[in-house]
Amino acid sequence: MRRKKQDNSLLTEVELEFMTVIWETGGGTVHEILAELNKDQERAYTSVATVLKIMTEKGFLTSGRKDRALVYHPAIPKADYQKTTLKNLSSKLFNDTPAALVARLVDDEEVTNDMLEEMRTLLNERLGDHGS
Amino acid sequence: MRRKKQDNSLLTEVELEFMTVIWETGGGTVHEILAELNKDQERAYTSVATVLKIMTEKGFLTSGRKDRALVYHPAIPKADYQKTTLKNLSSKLFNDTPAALVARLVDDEEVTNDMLEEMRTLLNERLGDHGS
DNA sequence: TTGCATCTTCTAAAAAATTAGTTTTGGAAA
DNA sequence: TTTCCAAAACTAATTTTTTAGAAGATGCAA
Repeated sequence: MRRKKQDNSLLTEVELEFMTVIWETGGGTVHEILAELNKDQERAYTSVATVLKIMTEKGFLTSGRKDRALVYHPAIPKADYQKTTLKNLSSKLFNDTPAALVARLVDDEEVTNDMLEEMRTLLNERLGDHGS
Repeated sequence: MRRKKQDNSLLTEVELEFMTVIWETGGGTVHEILAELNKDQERAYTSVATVLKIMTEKGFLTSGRKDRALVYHPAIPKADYQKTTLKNLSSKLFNDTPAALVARLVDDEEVTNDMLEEMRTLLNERLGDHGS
């Protein structure tokens, strides 16, 4: 039987939550990560340990030892993963046209003019400041 | 025991695939949608019917009848869902700052200057064309 | 050297998502 | 009518994700 290949280039919901604190803190032992995570939601030690191991197998984390304890660190920078995610979203929901994605931000009332100005500045920096 | 509330404001992987063809085609009967979907991947009639029913319960589709057959149509425009998704992504991975998301597009080598120009044009249209 | 504390590894249950078989229903054909 | 067919509704199996207990390992203190 043909096993449905799973993706593994993207994090699951829970994995993303883990990864977020690991990017923020730079990582640490299972206990340290657990402590950080449990500010949001109670979880058992072993649950955290299991997910961390899986994430390592998937290539999102590296692991070493500090005394007897495992220490985990991000294997990829957050920016890289942001890029991967945007590429995925772009292809799945925006017809592979990233501009369409910006279009949606532009007509979202909740996005302020200040934010939009900021975006324009970013584009100007990369493109050069001359008008269209 | 406390049941882990599931989201329901976001589509699952498979649901998104369904929704994409329904947005494209405007919808139709189970058979019509099945035919369209199976261009990509073989699926049983009942599988498709089940997912469509679930999506209706979640509020993504409306359903009516054509003769005995159920006819499904999008309950929300694609643009709305794009917006929801971006808001979600922004909060989960970009610290609630949509500009950070654009920053990531800007420094992606695969995104061409033409695309970036297009984005800038969109921003200019909304903001007015004066410099920073 | 033994018993305890601590941490990992093994294992699997529980929940969510995906897929599809079986039964029921309602209308049309014979 | 009765039979037959197509489609929905019901039900359930399978897979993936999430959670966590139990068992095993390792070092340290008495």
